[in-house]
Amino acid sequence: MDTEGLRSFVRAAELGQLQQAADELGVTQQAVSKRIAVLERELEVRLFTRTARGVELTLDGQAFLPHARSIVTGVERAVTAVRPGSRALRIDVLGLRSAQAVVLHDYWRSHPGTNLDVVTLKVNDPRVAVAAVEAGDIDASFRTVTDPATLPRDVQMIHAFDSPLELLVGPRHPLASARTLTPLHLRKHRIWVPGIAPRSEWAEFYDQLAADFDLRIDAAGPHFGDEVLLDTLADSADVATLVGARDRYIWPTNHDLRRIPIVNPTLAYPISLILPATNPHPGLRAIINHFGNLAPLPETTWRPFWATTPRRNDGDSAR
Amino acid sequence: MDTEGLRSFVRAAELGQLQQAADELGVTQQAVSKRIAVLERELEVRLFTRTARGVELTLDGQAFLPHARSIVTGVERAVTAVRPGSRALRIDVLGLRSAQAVVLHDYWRSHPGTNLDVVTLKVNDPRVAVAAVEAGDIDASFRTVTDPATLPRDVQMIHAFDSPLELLVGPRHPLASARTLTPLHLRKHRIWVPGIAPRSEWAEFYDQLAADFDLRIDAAGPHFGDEVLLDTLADSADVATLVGARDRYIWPTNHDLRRIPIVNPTLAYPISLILPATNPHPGLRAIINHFGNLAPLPETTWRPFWATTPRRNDGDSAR
DNA sequence: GGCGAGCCACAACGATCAGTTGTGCCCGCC
DNA sequence: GGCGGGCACAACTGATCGTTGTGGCTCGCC
Repeated sequence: MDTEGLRSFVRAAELGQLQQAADELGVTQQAVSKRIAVLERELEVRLFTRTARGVELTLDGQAFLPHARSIVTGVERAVTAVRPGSRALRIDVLGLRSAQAVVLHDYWRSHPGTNLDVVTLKVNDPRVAVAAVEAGDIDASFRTVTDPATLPRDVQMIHAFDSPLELLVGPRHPLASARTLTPLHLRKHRIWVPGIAPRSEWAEFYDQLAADFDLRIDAAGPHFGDEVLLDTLADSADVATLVGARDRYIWPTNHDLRRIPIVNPTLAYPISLILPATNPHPGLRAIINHFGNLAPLPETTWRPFWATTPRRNDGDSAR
Repeated sequence: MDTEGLRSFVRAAELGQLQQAADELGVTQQAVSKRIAVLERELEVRLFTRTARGVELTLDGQAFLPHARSIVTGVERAVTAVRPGSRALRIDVLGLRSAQAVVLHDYWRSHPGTNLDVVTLKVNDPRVAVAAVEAGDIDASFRTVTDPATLPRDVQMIHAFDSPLELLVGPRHPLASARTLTPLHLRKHRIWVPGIAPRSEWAEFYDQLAADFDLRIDAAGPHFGDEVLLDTLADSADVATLVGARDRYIWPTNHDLRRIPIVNPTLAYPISLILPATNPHPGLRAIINHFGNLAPLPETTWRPFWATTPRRNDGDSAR
C-alpha cells in the first residue's frame, strides 16, 4: 500500500473532489483517480460513490477514512522523527526498563503529542554519549561522567534526579521479610551486581558505597541477562542485589521476589543528563522541569562524591 | 512511501537480519535490501549499520522504528476495518455529536482496542438503514422505525437507551435563568426544532409531545446548520429549542447559551438500535450491555407511544 | 594464514506500475 | 439541446520492483 495513495484518499474525502485534491497534491486528476482505484482494488471495496459534482464516501470509505488519516499523520511523525535539522527530541537512555525511561514515559504520557524518541547507544561509554550529543546525533543522554572537567566546552551535564536504591531478594533470603532496611543491615550479606564495567560510574558508585558502609558488593563478573539474575535471586538464600526504586523491572510472578526500600540514609544513585551547553532542543526544557515534580528524597540521603561536589553548569543554565 | 518497505524494515530490525526478514516476507534478500535502501534514500538517513552477521539499528533507525511499527499496525487495522467478512464493528449514527455517538465514544474509551467504526448513512431514512443492516453493509443502526411490524424477519429493533431532553435557550429568553423546568413551563413559548423531515420519527415525536402537553413546537422549516440555529437562539428573546441531554453540541463560548433540564415528567427520546435478528456482530453484545450502565431515568418519564407499547424482540434476544 | 560460510550490496534484466496527455461519458444546469 | 464541470478509460513513457547472478566483507575454524 502506498501512503501517497492514502494521502490522496484523505484529501479527496475531505474536499469531496478528486480534481481539487489533485491540484493540492500537484498531480493530475487522472493520477488521483488511479490512486483511489488502486486502493479500492487492493481493499476489494468501493471507497467513493462518483457523482456529477465530485465524490462521496461510501460506508466503507467512512470506516476507512479515520484509519487512513492516522496512517498519514503517522508517516508525517515518522519522517519528522529522523528528518535532519527538524527532528523530534531524541534522548539516549541506558535501557527501556531503566528509571530514566520510566520517568520519560511518565512525562510523555502526561504530555501527549510530544515528539519524543527514546534510543539507546550501542556503545556503553559516556564518552561516546558526549560525542553523540556534541555531534547532534542525540539531543540529550542520561549518562554520567564522574569528572565534569573532561566535558567539551559546548556540552554540559546537569543533575536530573536521584534514583533511590532498593534491595531485591528472593523469598529465602534472611532479609526477605523486612519492610525497610538501613545500610547497616546489609553488612555481611553478599550483594551481587553483575555486568558492571570496570572504571564505569557504576563501578565507582558501588566502590564508594561499599567503602562508606563496609558492605560486600560483588560488582565483578559478566551479566548473563536479567532472567539469569532474577532466577539466581529467587533460588538463593544469601544473594541479593540492588535496583533503582523507579526502575521498572518486570519479573514473572513465579519469581516471588521482594523489593525492600533502604532508608536512614536513603541511598541515591544520581541520574545526570548530558546536553548541549548552547541551544539545546526546545523540548528539553519541559522535560527538565518535569524532574522537579518527582518526589524529593530526604535531606540525609547518601550520594557518591561527584553528586555532592559542585557540578559544572548545574541547573539554571538549562532553563 | 511504501508500507511494504516499512514492514520489511520493522521485521529486519526485529530479526537483525535482512536475510531472515526476506524469508519471512517471501521475497529475496536483495529485494529487502533494496526496500531499505529506498527508505533510507527517501528519509535521507541511514537506518541500519551493516555488519558481518546482519544489520543493527542506527540512532535514526531506533527513532524511526516505533513510528514504522505504528504505521504498519495502522495499515492492518485499516484493512480489517473494511475487509468483507472480518471487518470491524460498524454502527450507523445520526451524527458525530449525537447522544448515540457520545455513548459509543464512552464505550470505546472504556474498551480500548475495540475495532469500532462509526459511520453515517447519507440517506436519512430508517428504511434505508434497515436495508443496510439486512445487506450487512452496517452491523447496527441507531435509528427508529415507529412500526416494528414493517421490519423484515431477519432484522430486529431493540430499545437502546433513553435520551432526556433539555431546553436550550439564549440569555435573553424569559426561561433562561431557570434551573429546571417542567413541560408545563414550556407552554406558550415557541420551540423551534428545524430540520425535521415530515413523517419521520422525530416529527411523530414532537407531534405527540406538543399534543400531550399543549406545546407550541415548530418543527417545520429547513435546517441551515447548527451554527445558524445557535446564532438565532443566542440573539432571540423568545425562541428556544430542545436538545438531548447526552448530546455533545459544542458551541463557541461567545454564544452564552443555557441548557435547562426538564423534569416532572422527564421527557425522553427513546434511542433504538436496529440490528440483525440472527448472528449479529459479536462485538455488539458488549455495547448493548454498556447501555445498561447509563443512569436510569425516573419512573414517571414521558415517552412516545412506540416506546410504551411492547417492542418486538426486546432485550434478551440480543444477548 | 588460508578458507569456507554467512550476509549484504551492486548490476542487469524483464515485468509492472505511476504519472502524463488525450479523450469520452455522465450529470446537472441554463 | 448545449454547456460546463468532473471522473474514467486509453495509450504512452519513464521509473520502479523483484528476480538472478556476482562480488566484497567479516567472522570463525582448521
